[in-house]
Amino acid sequence: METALATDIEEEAAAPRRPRGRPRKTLDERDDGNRRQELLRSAARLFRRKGFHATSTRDIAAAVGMQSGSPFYHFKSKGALLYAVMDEGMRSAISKQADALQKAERSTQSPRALLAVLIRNHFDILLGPGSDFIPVMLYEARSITARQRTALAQLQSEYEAPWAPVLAALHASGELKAQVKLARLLIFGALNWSAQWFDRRKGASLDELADAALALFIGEPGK
Amino acid sequence: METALATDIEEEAAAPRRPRGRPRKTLDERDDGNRRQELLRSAARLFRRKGFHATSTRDIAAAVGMQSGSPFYHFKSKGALLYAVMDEGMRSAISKQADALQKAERSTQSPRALLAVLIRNHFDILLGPGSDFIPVMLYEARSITARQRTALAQLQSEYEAPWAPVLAALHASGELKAQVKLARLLIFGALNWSAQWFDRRKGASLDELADAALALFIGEPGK
DNA sequence: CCTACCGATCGGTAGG
DNA sequence: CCTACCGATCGGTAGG
Repeated sequence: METALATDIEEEAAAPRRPRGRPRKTLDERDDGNRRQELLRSAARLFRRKGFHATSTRDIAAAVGMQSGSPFYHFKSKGALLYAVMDEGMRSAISKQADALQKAERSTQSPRALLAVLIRNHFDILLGPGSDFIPVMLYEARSITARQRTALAQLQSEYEAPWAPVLAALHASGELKAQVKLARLLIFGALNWSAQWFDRRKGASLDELADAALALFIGEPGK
Repeated sequence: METALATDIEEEAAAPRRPRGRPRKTLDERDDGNRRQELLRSAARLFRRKGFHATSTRDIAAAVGMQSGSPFYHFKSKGALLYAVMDEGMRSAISKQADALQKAERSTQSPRALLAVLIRNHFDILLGPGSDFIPVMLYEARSITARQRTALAQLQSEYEAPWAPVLAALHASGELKAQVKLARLLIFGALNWSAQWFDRRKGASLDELADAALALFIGEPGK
């Protein structure tokens, strides 16, 4: 056993091992947070593009310039990394949706206008720049454990909560023809599926998409 | 080019090796067709449940009572098996849709009624008994080659073709409010997503689902 | 976080 | 189709 490797470089005993390039600030919770975020982002991108099982932890490590074993310093398993992507995606989505709603509610209470905001925001979360987290959550559900799925379902309920009263109001007013429960499922399907075909570089914009969806579900404003 | 392959049937020199349990009828194209179909069905089921990469060829072999190497007697690779599932799924879907349309068109030409038929049939293909092929095609697109994707896109166009005139007519009559192109994408999304949440054993029936979808997209009949 | 690893699994094949 | 395989890859870990 060769221990010690010569207290290298800068001072003292319990110094951080190998401070190679990046500085280490405060280690909240147990790790940097910087590198961890990079891993999350790269993992989300790769999981989305190639799928969870088709992505190796080596791929992810390479994407952030680490060695093959290093991701396991930040996450105890590949599955934990996947779950972290989904969890962060949902929390971010919930937060963004709350912001959008709060802002909108200052100027209107119209269910139609609120649905427009919810839909537009949903497309943004799903298709906007840097948004791989939610698609991964949507399309890799098979790859997490039942326990994790249950935990995520909680967050999903939280995300969907604001939709219910809006859809109920639109149904009551006759603008939404289908029954609320199935309408919600079908609407989310229409929106979520866009992650499969939408291309940011061509075709419709997110605004146009949101307009089309609104028109499809509840027709024209004046009507 | 080896044509002919030994006038088949049982008897003679080039007799089938090891006729263990099942009889071998005529070998059209190069193999049994019986066992091949079983492999396809089991593969579809497993690919759908666990995903392509999470399913091993050993899993598939075991599901039909074969040894681990035997699937490769019927398919030259795991990828070829996946593609065969998708291809068969699409051809079957196209055929079923044509039947449904032909039957419906004998009694009506109403775009609304035709859309109802298309939607109802789509749910059947997607969620009906024994329908794992189309979900696999929808959710494993990342796992096939670009060339295969192109070939499948051809079949998908063929499947979608009958929808276009129906949606165009509904748009012209004002029943469908969104522009046709985006409406088609959003509608397929709403339908296809149901493969993620629909449970044959509880909740709505396929008929109720189809009714709800129709109501969502183009409102009530009388309207 | 890097350096070496290891055990397990997997797709695929030769040869009958 | 079965029997034996093989090479490659992969998730993960010890130890510093």
